[in-house]
Amino acid sequence: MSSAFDKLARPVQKWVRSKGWRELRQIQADSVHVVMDGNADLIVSASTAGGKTEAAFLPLISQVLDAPSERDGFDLVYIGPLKALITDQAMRLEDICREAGLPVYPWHGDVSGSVKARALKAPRGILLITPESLEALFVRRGLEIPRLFGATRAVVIDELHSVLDSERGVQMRSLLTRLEIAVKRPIRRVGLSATLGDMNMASAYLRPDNAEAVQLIEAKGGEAELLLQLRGYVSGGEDEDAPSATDAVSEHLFRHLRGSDNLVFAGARQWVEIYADRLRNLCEKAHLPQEFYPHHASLAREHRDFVEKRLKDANLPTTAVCTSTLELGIDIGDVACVAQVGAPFSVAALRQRLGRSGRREGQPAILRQYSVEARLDSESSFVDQLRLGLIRAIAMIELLLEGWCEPPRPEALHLSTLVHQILSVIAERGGAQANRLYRVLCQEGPFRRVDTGLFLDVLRAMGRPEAELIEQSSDGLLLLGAAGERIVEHYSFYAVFKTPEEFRLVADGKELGTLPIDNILTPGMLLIFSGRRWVVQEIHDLEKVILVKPAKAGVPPLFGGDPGMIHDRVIEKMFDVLEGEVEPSYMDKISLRLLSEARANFERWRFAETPVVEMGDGAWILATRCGTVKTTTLAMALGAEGFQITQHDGFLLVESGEAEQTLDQVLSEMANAATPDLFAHSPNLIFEKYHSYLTPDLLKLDALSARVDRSCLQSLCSDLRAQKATI
DNA sequence: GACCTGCTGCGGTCTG
Repeated sequence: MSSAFDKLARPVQKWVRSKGWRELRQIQADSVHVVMDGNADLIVSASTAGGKTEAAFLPLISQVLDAPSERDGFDLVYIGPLKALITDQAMRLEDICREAGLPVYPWHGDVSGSVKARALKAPRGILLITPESLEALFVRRGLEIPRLFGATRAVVIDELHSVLDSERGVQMRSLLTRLEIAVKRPIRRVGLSATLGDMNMASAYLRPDNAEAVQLIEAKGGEAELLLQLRGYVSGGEDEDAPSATDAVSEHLFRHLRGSDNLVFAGARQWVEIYADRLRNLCEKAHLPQEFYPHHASLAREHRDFVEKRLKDANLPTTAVCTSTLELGIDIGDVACVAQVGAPFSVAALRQRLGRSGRREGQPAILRQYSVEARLDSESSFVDQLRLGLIRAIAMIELLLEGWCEPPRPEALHLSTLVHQILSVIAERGGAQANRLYRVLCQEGPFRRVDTGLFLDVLRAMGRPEAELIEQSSDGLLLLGAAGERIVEHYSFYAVFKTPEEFRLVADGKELGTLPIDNILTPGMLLIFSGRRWVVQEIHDLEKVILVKPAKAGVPPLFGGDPGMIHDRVIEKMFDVLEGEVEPSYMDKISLRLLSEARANFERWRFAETPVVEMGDGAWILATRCGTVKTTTLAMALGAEGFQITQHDGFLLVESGEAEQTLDQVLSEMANAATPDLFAHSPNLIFEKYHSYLTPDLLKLDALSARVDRSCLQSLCSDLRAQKATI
């Protein structure tokens, strides 16, 4: 045992011995030294099941035992993004703390009131809580916060990578600042994370005012060997008897995954249902027991628990066909292979998914990428001709192999979450002065890109008679207005992310899951859901319940979705692939044929020489060579001039529509700095939960900070003004 | 052109 072991408190050493560990892992030993020898903030980065939880808690618990606090309050706080993760981690920590006599309190929406009451009565030990439940403590028990957290030595933030740049991440960072302000001292922050793309950026998120001092502990080496295959399929064949591409992919999955544990990421809930249905049929036809199950957020918790339990059970071979539900979270054990059907939306997600495979010593990680492309005919669009789906899949894999992944984008204003936090701070203290709010949220908290002028505009928008979120008393104190009061009092306030309205789907008294209300359903309609086929019997609009019974056939429902955001670097890599000659060794014969078709068409359209290709009939294709933000910006600018735009990965299809000028004239003007009003066609700018309380001007600013990039327009347009080609 | 995450306090009823 190293000297790290000697530094641990006796009961903790005893626990380590009882586990039969021969020695601490490197990240654990490193973490013991950093925690026990100073007060530094810390990020521990390793794969799932890499021992991160113990790395953080063995030394932190030791400190608590060696020098118990004289103050009231939880000694250590763990913030986790999932209820299931908190339940899991609470069990592990209880095991460590039993010997030490330290209480462990899980705290989230499903934890019983009696456990919470006990924790509130005598707060000590370890509190494991979601960001939303912590928010609720601030709103409901604002004045008790100093008592509850007076003794807190450290906050451990799990799955740090998953909240770096989201509204939820901003909320959590705001709560961390408010916690330190309430107890009037800094609290050590410990981030636990899967491998991060940019550790320095992560440090800045963890402790913005002293990022250089954040200690980084990364698990080194031990990367499993990667086995990789990309298979191409062609759909829409002229021979109707031939199996469809979906059937062919399903059969290949069936043959290669049966008998082991696997994850199939199908990209969208609708596709999850389709593939789960096909795979289920293949099992039935072969008279084999069922081992393929769907898993996504609209399925009943009960069904999802069942699939997760089966994955953990080493004796039952199980393949989950899933969305990103199984990308992070509780430990489901090692899987033999990860399959990805269709291109993913980010390299970060692909890397996270792959981390679920090849975790056992000597076992390779296996990635099977499936790409389905359309059969080409004279009517085929340029998107099909350039095989953009396949090309993106290749680009993602190439970037994965290079070790790159998307960094967070720190420039966003997050005004929706700012509205939320203003309401929350006012509720916490029963009222607040504007300058105090600004200091807490924008100077010390995470909304640092918001200056005083903008902050006052947000306050004014919240105080408008049509908003009534806040009002000002005669002495200048800001209080909750009538609507603000109503919103803050409802339990739906605590989460900062939006959720759509849904129907509940019920069969024979049992809940199957939920469906977005924009599905138009009538009795008699056939559905595929939860991997099985149903017929709709009754629809109860008021109760939002749909009753179904089993059927022989069905179609998957629509689940809707948001536009994806693809990084510039991914699109650049796609153009590298289109312009290159390399035939990656991981590609099969059909995918290579599709790649060479794409390259031939790219060449034939002369995209290598010119970014603007005239199609005739007042239509052009523009190769923007940029990711979603810049491409969207150009699309908005051209839309404002009357053109009709269709957007694709790194390309725009432009049609004259009602435009009064030619495309060349417009691009030329924009290249000379004549920036049009991007919002001329009043596009929808309400994306986030509290956006609807802001004025149009504030919404534009928020969009410009995250979804639109006006500064790129001029140079983008001058690049595009190269000579046009005609085919 | 997509995915995911979360929730209080109170009053009522039931069980041992």
